[in-house]
Amino acid sequence: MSRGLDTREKIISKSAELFNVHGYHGCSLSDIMEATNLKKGGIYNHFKNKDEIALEAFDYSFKRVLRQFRKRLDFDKTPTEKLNSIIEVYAKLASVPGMEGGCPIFNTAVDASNTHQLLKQKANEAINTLKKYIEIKVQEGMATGEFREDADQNDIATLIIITLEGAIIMSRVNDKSCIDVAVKSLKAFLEERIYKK
Amino acid sequence: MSRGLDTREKIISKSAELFNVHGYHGCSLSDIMEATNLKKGGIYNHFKNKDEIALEAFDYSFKRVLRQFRKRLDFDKTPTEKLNSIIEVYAKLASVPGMEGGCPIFNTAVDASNTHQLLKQKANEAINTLKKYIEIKVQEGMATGEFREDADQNDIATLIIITLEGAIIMSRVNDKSCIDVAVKSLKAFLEERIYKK
DNA sequence: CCAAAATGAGACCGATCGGTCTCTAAAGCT
DNA sequence: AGCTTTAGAGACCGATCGGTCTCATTTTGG
Repeated sequence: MSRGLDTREKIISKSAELFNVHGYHGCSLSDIMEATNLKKGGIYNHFKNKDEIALEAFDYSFKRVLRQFRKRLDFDKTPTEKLNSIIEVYAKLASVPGMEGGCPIFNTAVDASNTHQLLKQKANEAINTLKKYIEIKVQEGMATGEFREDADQNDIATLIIITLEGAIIMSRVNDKSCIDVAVKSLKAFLEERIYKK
Repeated sequence: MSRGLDTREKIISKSAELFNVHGYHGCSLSDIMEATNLKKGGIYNHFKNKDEIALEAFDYSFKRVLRQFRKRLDFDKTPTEKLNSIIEVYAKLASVPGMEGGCPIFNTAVDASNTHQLLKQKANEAINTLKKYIEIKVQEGMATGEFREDADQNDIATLIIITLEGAIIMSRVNDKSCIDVAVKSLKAFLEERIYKK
């Protein structure tokens, strides 16, 4: 039993990495076979097809993203600290081992939005979950009185996501410093418009 | 001669559209054949391989993007108007006919950054060109005295690009309103930090 | 008007795709 | 120990991939 579980997890984690770098269509079963040191039989013993691997690989990747945030935010006490941590974790996402391809959510959004309905749906749900996660931190900040009363949760969460995701993607082909621009800009935005002086 | 040119252009424009929606690996020669109503012979008479089509399709797409900006900015007189137009054209990019897949530059950055070296390079150059284009508008604004002396061209151009590109990608799978959030935020940013009061 | 060149159809190619199946070997259970 | 179940190897499959080639047709330049 234990060997089987290990194998299954290895297939998922290695595939997640491959899909995040090369995309669904850019990664073949032979690639997965090579990365896992398995043959067809070893893989199809655990999954019924490539789709199923991709779907589970996405779930795995998304959980890893969330874990990055939770891990860091555990040490924060105030909503102000938490929002700052969210920005900093986000900025370092692409240097987390196995996530070199960038953020799996947006990569999947680009990769699958017109070819793979289920993956598109999962990407959408992931964005909503992440957005909600950030919105709650904003709510907490308003509840404690740290944030302005006119702070818009939706706008703030959306802005953090799109700015950093845009920067992460740009950094895949261009200068990495665009991530610093994103961080600097978001911090200034929070400082001037959200936090009470 | 004219028939050949027409055919060649048709192949490029249809392929550009397909690549922008499905990505390089997600779009096969059969797809291109179907979209152009041509058979293999008709296509390979003009291009030596799929790569060459993808490369030219990217150039075509990028030129279209630039044209969208130039077309609109021709009517603007002041740098302030021009920066606002850049944001508005950007926000509507994905509703330009044939660009429904989003911005071809960032789509290519995600799609090709680890599989197709030449495309990655082209995407990088395109980003630099676009960035330069925006930076020059900022310079002009500083020259006319409309913009603050401490405005940072690089930061402004980068921020406009990453914010709107992030929003365009998010809108592929999520609510379209994130583009409005991007526009609102960027305009507020320019208003408060770049334009002189 | 005719020869030459350009164009495109479509048969054909080997490689690779995702997926199935059989069979061996290992692990687990009693 | 012996039987059953599970894991995994790897041959095999049809479909499709990108790419080549031949040949008929059309266009064009002299």
